[in-house]
Amino acid sequence: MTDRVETKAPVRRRKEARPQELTAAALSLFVEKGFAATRLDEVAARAGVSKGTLYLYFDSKEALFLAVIREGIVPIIEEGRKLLEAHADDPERMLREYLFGWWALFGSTELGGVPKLMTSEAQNFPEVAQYYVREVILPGKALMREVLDRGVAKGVFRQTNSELVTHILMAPLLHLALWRHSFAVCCQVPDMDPAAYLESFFDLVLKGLAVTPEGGK
Amino acid sequence: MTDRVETKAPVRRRKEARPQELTAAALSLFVEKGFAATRLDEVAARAGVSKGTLYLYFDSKEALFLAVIREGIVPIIEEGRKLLEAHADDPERMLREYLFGWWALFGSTELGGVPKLMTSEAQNFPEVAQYYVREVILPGKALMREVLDRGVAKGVFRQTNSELVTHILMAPLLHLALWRHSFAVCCQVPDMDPAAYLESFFDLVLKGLAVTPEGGK
DNA sequence: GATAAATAACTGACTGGTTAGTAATTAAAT
DNA sequence: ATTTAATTACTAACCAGTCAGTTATTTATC
Repeated sequence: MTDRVETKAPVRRRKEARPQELTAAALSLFVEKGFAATRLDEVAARAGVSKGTLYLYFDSKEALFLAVIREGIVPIIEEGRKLLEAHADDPERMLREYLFGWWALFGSTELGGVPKLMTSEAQNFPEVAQYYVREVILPGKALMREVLDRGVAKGVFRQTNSELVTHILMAPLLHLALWRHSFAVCCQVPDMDPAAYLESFFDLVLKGLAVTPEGGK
Repeated sequence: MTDRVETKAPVRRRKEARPQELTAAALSLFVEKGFAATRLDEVAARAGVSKGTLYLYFDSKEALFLAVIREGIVPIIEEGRKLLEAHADDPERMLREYLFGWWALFGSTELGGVPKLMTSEAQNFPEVAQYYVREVILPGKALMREVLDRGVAKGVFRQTNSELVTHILMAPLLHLALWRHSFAVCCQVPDMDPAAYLESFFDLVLKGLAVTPEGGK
């Protein structure tokens, strides 16, 4: 490096950063318009490159889809696990952290559009769907089940079919995210405050899971 | 030729039946493959006609989409309302009928794929989405709110934010339908029994909504 | 009641626009 | 000078929507 004039010229060649820039652009557009309706030209343009460049890093549109999931979501799961471990001794608190943490780390971000995306395209891209189930849905449910089981063990929650209840408890979270990325965008719906929604949900579930008062009917 | 074979010949012209046959074919395919991935040639073929015929009855692919919603779902809402009126004096029973009726009349049928469809395409077809919100989602929620309010009035359910709680209670129903039409199809997931799922959900909600025992904390 | 004319339902080849993916080419870095 | 990054121009396939023409059914005429 003899001379230093590079500050002005736009940096052109960024092999390391490109994949991340492209998956970020793809995530935005996939979430916004759906997978099928998103043109690879657009993805490239939003990342500031041409379509040809995109093909230097990803073999196909489907490969890009898979990368979006892998880069975007898989790391979040691990973060969530750590968050919960901090309250492993208090199941009620753990449940609360799950709900609000899910929203803070995932639902409220751009990633919150991924459930919509995956649900729509699962049939058309079975391999991506299987990856998503294995790496996201099952670990996420396992984490929820951990919360429930711990509550039962501590005598705070009553015994339930935890397989079914984990499914049921994930639903309002996913629904909140789906709603935001579908009808809330195009139809003027009475604005729903996520915090109030989660608070109501937490309240409902806590009472629904509470052990029946001492020997009561 | 002299011989008469007219009884054998398939009836060709069925002006009255066509739209219904076409929307039925479209529903199946839209649910199965998604709106964007469904070709109108396929829809026509499944209805036993050519693509040209489809355009005699529907102006565009979007118009067909709208017709699928209108013909398929809107009538169900009215059916649901009647079902609930039969138990207007018993809120717990009403809630139970809502959950299981929703599944029987809607979720378990082919129409159960429509929420997935609408969620995916709401952004791309705002007019269809607005119609769906107005004619399906809002009436459906109003019906649920009726159940809750009646329960509160009768002193069976505790007071809650019924706007938020209706949303929350719809979520596990929709989730069940979405699941069936996405991941359950392409990934070998441990089979989830809808009846058991609904039973668990009903149990959870009933306890979650119960008025706190006489003055208890 | 047979035949012809008119109409309604339907067909399938075609068009025009779109887009995933490729190949030829240029620019930059070492 | 060679390798790597990126662009541009291209291709091949796809599909919504059209339309000139065909077949079936109804109506009119004798």
